[in-house]
Amino acid sequence: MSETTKALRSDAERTVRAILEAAERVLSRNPSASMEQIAEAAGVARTTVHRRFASRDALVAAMTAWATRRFAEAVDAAHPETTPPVVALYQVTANVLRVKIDWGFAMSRAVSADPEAAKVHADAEARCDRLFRRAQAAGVLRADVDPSWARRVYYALIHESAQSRDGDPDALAARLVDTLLRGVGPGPGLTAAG
Amino acid sequence: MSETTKALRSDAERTVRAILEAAERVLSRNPSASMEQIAEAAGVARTTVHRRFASRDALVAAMTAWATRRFAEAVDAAHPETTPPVVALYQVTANVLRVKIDWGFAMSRAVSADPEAAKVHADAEARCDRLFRRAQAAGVLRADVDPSWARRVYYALIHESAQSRDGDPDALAARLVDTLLRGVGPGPGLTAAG
DNA sequence: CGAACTTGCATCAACCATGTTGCAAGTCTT
DNA sequence: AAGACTTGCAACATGGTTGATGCAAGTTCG
Repeated sequence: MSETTKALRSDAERTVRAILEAAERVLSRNPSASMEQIAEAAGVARTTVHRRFASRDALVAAMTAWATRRFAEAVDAAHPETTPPVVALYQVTANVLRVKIDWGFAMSRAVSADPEAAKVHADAEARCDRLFRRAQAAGVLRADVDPSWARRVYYALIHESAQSRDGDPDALAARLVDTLLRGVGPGPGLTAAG
Repeated sequence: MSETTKALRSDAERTVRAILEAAERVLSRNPSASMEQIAEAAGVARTTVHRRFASRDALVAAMTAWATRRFAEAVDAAHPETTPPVVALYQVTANVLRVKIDWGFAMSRAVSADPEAAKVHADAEARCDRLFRRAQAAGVLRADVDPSWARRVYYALIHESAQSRDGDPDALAARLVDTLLRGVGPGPGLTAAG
């Protein structure tokens, strides 16, 4: 391919990114928004969107593919298998929050849509369970809690934290992990008064 | 109105209920499902749905109205202002879960749709905050947690519990409150190993 | 400048969901 | 059995969304 094509492609890629980001912005607020609304938010004509993405499904597929890649990177970067459980928990949380804040819609669709993305998420789920088992062995996680319930609570808190947006990802992660492990009741050292 | 009309109306109301329940079932799985799919799930023709509900919006409005009424009853029945905080928390949780398990979609739409329903939910939110303040005063809730964060966590756990459906509402409520107050980390009496 | 390419605009076809109506058949009550 | 009413079915109109296309204008690079 020529040098010209290369230069033009970088322009095209910029347009593609703009569309993907606009789609995330619009669809996270209204999942049934029209292509027209997405195009408007991206600052391009609707036909341009259709030229870049063959169909509506192709667009959301591209979104989930992009988000899934960033998600996988976020998990990997935290090295959840080799770091001490609590550290890993913080790192994974902060990293994933960074992605989820910007790509919440795409990530929510990733499980039920693309089988490729579903695989990544299933893998992440398995790694999460492994991490929780290590945490349990280290005494960070109570032994009598159902690990799958702990994971669901963890996911729910991530979702909630990503929605709230009050504070940077690191602060959100700190509050999240604190809440996950200690809850909102009186901490160790106090006797609960019922 | 005649006796005949009365008798027939009870038939009609049964149909209405069937449609409302089918709509909840279908829309909770796919919020953008067509009237056709809803009608099919209700076991009636699409025209019948349109005869009972002037428009799609009217249908979901009726759903939210119905769910909101049951939600208000659920909160009231727990007497959250007069019972000790922990007891009230259990009662409210169990009662609300009973409603939310069956009317999750309608309740999720209640906030942004009907202003009437929004008022009920805003009221419930205020009562929730009051309850948490009482809990804080009683030492059941840690003093250094942001009450609005505690409420958001509580809502998220309710959502998650309603989704999971493993166990009866009372058991779900017990697990939920336990997790909310203690988290999943080692309880009081143990020193956390980092 | 000229080539390659992209974009916006206008336009078109097709589809699907929504909402309406008329009519025949059915049910329930009296 | 008769009346009142509801339901299903078929048909229709409508609007909005999707997706495709041709063309003029613009940009970037050589």
